[in-house]
Amino acid sequence: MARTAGSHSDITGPKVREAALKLFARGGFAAVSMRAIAAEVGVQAGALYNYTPDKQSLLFDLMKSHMTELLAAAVDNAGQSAGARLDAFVGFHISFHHARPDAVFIAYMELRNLTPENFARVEALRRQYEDGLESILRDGVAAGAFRVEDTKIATLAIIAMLTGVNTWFREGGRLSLEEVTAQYRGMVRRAVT
Amino acid sequence: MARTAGSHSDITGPKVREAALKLFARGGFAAVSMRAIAAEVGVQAGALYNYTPDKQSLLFDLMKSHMTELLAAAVDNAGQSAGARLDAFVGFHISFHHARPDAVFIAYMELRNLTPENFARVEALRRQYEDGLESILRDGVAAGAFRVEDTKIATLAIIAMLTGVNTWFREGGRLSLEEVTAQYRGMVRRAVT
DNA sequence: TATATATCTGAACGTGCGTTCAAAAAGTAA
DNA sequence: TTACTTTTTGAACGCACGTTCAGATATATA
Repeated sequence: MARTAGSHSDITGPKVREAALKLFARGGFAAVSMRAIAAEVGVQAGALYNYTPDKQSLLFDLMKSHMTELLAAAVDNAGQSAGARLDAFVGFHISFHHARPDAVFIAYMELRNLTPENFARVEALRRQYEDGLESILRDGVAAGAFRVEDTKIATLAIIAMLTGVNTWFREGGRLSLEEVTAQYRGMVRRAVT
Repeated sequence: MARTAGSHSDITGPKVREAALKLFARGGFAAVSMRAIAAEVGVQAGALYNYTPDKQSLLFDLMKSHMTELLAAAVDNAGQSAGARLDAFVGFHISFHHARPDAVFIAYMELRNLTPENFARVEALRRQYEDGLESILRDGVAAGAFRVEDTKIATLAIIAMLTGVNTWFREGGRLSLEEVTAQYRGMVRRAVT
């Protein structure tokens, strides 16, 4: 009974989300029609409404899933030194974001298309993620390992800097992602030391 | 004869650009209709076509103007020390961007709505701006004042970090823009030293 | 096999889009 | 005041939008 009669919603459902993710990232939420998403899935537009109540919710689901996965994947070992934790954060952030450019793009660009309520929910998740980095910085300051005037500002500065990698880094370019990550680790470490 | 007969296009023209700037920033290019822009100006939609050949060109003009103003305003005194030039760059970037949040927002968010040709033109201007910072970094490295592994990466990292201020800074908050700028100057300096 | 449920189609709904253009209005020059 | 130019209106164009839904189709259970 794990699967009800006549169902292949467990096939089409994910396809709808994948298609929406890809097309929203490429063209922007407002510029992508439900018909375009349906065509990408291989279905008529009406069928999409078996999987989302409306276009808005589709966007919100994508953003919420992205933030939830981000939070679930971000592990922080408070037992280690603040320096090691910061290095780990830099590596994690760059590689996690590099692996899902479409979701990252949408999460940053389509915030204004959320209802105020949904916007607040996504923002709360984002703040939670930022808090993870900030507590590393605070612990480092408390332990005398870091010198940071304002940990909140440093947090935002570091995250902006790291997320920026997604806008220009391309596989097969002059440097590998590992080399790029190493350089960012160096800059971040020095910035807070 | 500085003004041709019957003209008040020198009043309406700027109003069209201002309205488009405001509404594009608020709602996104695709979501803002020509009728909405016209309403903001106080005119019928058809009248807009005295001031732009089409909606696309309106967007491109806004972005090109923004980048042109940015380049014109960014002065770099090569006579000073690299450290002083870098400090000046940080202050300039933050204050210039703070003063025109709508234009900055559009310049970053609506790139994908440009035709390939117009995109290339805007990108060229952006690269020119980045080159300004990179030459400061290179000079600093050559003079032994900075230690940077890859000046291109450092350039992109610094710009991403500074531009990020626009996403969260609000007048009247915990810190003044001057205080924020001072902290960014510190982080940037340390990151490259 | 027959029955029941889940899924999808295809057409339709009202609405708003970017753009065009003839005619009207507003302004300037003589 | 008259002649002329610039600017704006207001209606119209064909098209695409998000969403709904009755009916058709596919799948699973018994």
